[in-house]
Amino acid sequence: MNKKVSIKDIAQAVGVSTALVSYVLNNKEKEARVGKEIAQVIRDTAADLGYQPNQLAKSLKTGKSHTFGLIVADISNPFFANLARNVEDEAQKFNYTVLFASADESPKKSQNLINMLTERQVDGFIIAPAENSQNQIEALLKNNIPLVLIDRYFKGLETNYVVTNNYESAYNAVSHLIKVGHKHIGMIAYKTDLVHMLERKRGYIEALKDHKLLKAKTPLIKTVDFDFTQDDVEAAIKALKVQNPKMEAVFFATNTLTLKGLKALNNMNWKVPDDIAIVCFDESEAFDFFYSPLTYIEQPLLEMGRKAVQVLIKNISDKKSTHTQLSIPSKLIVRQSCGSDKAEVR
Amino acid sequence: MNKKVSIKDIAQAVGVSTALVSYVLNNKEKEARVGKEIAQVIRDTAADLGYQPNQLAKSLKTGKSHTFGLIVADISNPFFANLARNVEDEAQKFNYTVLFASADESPKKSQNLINMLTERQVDGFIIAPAENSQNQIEALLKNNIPLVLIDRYFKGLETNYVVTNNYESAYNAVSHLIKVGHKHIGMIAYKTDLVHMLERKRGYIEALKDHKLLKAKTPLIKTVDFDFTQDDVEAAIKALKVQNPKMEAVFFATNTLTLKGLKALNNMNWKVPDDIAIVCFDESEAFDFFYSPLTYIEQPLLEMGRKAVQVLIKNISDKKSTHTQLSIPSKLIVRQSCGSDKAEVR
DNA sequence: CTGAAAGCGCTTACAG
DNA sequence: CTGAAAGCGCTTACAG
Repeated sequence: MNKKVSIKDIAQAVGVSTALVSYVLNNKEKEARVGKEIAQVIRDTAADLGYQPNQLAKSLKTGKSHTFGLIVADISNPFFANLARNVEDEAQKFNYTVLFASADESPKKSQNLINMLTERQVDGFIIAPAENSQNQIEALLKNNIPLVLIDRYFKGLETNYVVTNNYESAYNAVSHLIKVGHKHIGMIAYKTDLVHMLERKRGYIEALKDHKLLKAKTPLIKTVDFDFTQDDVEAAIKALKVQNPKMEAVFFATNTLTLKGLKALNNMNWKVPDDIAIVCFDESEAFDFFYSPLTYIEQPLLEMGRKAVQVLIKNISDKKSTHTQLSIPSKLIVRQSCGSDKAEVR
Repeated sequence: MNKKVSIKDIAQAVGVSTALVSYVLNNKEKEARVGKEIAQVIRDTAADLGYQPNQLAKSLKTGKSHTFGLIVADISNPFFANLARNVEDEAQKFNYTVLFASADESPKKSQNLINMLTERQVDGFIIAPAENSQNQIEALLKNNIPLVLIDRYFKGLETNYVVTNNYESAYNAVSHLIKVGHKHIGMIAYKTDLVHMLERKRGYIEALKDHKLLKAKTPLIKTVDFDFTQDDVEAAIKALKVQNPKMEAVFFATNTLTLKGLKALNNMNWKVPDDIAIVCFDESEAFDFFYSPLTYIEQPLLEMGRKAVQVLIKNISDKKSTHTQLSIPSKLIVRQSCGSDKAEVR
């Protein structure tokens, strides 16, 4: 056997029209009031022939592909890989297939992927938008294509989104450092205007302000380019130390920044938490193995993945639905890198 | 604008047949000898209207979806996530889109995913096959569907595959332990009949044999179930130690086993490499941060991903092509967990 | 150089 | 209860 079997083959084998076969195989026998026996014969024949419906033809006819696109920055980043897995599982519950793609924070790649997926007739998108891709999102919106942003969003753009409560998470993490006794706290972020990063910075600044610890005119923040190296992070740390020689703690804004940062600290031979206390946004398997297990912000990956799918599917089935904007709380996991075992999880 | 623009809309706007539009937009003007001016008008109009071809319709007509399925055990496992990324990038070079899916080592899930992807008319598959899924692979083969196995394969099954040279890699790693002076070496694997694991075990055994270190009738190997916990691994390590109280080194067969294993060792308070030397198959970001940086086998992820795509695409374009079976060398990255800094990378 | 027409594999009013 | 027919958006021989 080589040629694929179609509805027509079944119709011929049974001796009925393709319409009947279609009705039966889609369980619309009652609506179409198909005979009970003939329905069974059709079913049996389909099974015998090993019939597998052609979803492409189905989609072309119905205008629904039961498919959506998930565009992330990089599927090999554990944050996105885990998110993707949760999205995959949730989508499956609704009988949706997800097409993954990595845009590498590049608006050009992002646009290419959106085009590619649109041409494949995805019913909607879940996107962790790259910087400077706001116009792409707006274009999708204008074309009335269902979508939900994830991890990041654009201020003032009316869309669905599902994100971690970045501001509060950062605020809490920095407040924890303060509570534990640190007064001179720096922050390392990467260069971007994306809201999630701005919110993390804002959380950092406000926490300091509220504790009367923001004295200098310029906050103790350094940013590195998106494709930073360990050396870049090391340079940033050193620059902070120059800016404020009393710096005793650093808040890292992402898991990748932290990973490079820890290597840089090892390289510089600064001990955690004695020479420098650490707290970081997002997690990594590696944090468990650092000699001073890290205190970190655990993002709600499972809930984010699930909600994103649910919101998208709601939007697909009801294109006029109002926007859903979710900012989900994280959890601060307190361990040893801030220099205190006594503080408890809040 | 809401309704999608089709080739028909362009044809009407320009005042030609849809055939012409199709030829021009597919750059087949010379074959069809379309007029130069009219071709330009068609192109301009297409651009003006924001035309995006419907790939589904195209695929339905041509019988090629320019799509393939990638089925792995779990996309959130860094090994597969990295592999997936390399596959994605390589596929894109050939203008292919990849549909990812996770089968969780379950033959039932695997079959569901294969069906789903087949119905979506993928042109081929790249599969890290689950245990007991051999019949599924055979079915695909019988239906003449292009496919390449990755990471694992089935002995005696005539298919394309691209894997790490598991036997040699394991052999080298264990030989390294021996060279460094260890005589009583255990191995922790997970329970499966999949070839990659059998090969790793065989490499371990042969290395010991060749060095006259395999004395006991039963080799010093313990296996845990696929969904093992840290406690399972700890129990396995202890059992090995009971079996041979002189055990001084352990070879872990995967990255996940190693991660749980290291936590178990910490929990038991065994020091690496003094109480126990370690070498492991596959890598993890975490290994860099363990107090005794791990010696590990670095798998050729980039080459595996690339080759798999290339072999698949060759098979798609030439269904009669002979099978390509690649076993790619790994690299042993020597660091401190085996108890010697002197040994160099081989 | 260009158009009419068939067909990919489905679904779904419509008619009987 | 069942069939004939149109049509989703394309491609591609075929005829002129």
